[in-house]
Amino acid sequence: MNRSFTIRQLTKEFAVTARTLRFYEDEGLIAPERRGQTRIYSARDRARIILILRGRRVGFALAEIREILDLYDVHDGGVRQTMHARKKFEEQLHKLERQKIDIEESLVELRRAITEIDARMARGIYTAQPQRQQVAAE
Amino acid sequence: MNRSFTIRQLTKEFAVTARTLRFYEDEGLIAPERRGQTRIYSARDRARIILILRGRRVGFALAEIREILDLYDVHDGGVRQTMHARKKFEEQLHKLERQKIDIEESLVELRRAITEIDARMARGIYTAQPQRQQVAAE
DNA sequence: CTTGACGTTGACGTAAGCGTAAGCGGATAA
DNA sequence: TTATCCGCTTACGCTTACGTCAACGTCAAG
Repeated sequence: MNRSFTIRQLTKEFAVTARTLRFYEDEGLIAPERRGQTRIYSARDRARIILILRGRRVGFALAEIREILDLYDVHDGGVRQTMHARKKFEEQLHKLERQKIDIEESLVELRRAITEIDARMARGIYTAQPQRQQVAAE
Repeated sequence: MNRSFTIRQLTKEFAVTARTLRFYEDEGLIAPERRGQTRIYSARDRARIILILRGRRVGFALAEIREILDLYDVHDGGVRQTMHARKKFEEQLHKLERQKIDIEESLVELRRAITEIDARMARGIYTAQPQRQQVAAE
């Protein structure tokens, strides 16, 4: 199939601006071909964009994302390169595992907060007694 | 017990600089008391710092973190305030759930990449045949 | 043929999150 | 007493990740 895409199509699909995609190109995260001046994005470019956006959502800096993307490419390099890639992958892995724990803890707290609010609203507490409370953990 | 802390103690405990803690104060995320000029951090301040740092790690902007922290405090306000808080909490909840999914997907890919590298290294692929490969999804 | 949609390249602007002096006060150790 | 911490404020600097013009080309539709 090997579809290709215009910048406009991708901005709509992923809800980003053209500026953003051009910026990613300037930063070396993608490298679409050109038909004249115009950028032509391949399926591979598109796949990279997906990874970039996901990386962003989980809090990685673009520089880190670029590094990872590059590693996927260097995948066929020498032993040193390959081992370096492996190391980097593991670093990302640990960072994400840490984040996952942070997120799960946050989720627990948020759910607790919401449940508490619901309980208060169910009774009529809010109408009268103002109550002090704590920020979790003491 | 109601322990209190100096800025130095907290910078060591959480591996942040004093500049950072003062900055959070400027931004209204914490409000330690003063003994003269000197900042005295309470257990509550400390708890807030924990939340701030966790928020940062999962990618929230300081402004968002401040909002959430404020919500914990407004917890005893009127119905409107309370419902607003509930809404915000749910928003954070969804954002985090989304992030959790992103992270889990990333973890799968990273593990796959590492496994693949190990497999290649186990055979001797790297010594000879350079191989092209793809960035996932096609 | 002009209008409008879509594309391009600069280039400057900005918000966030601190780093990094500079300069000063107070307490403590040598 | 002098030196050395610890702490404070003021303030300019820097990076990241784009936003926002400006100014221009191009091609199809009316």
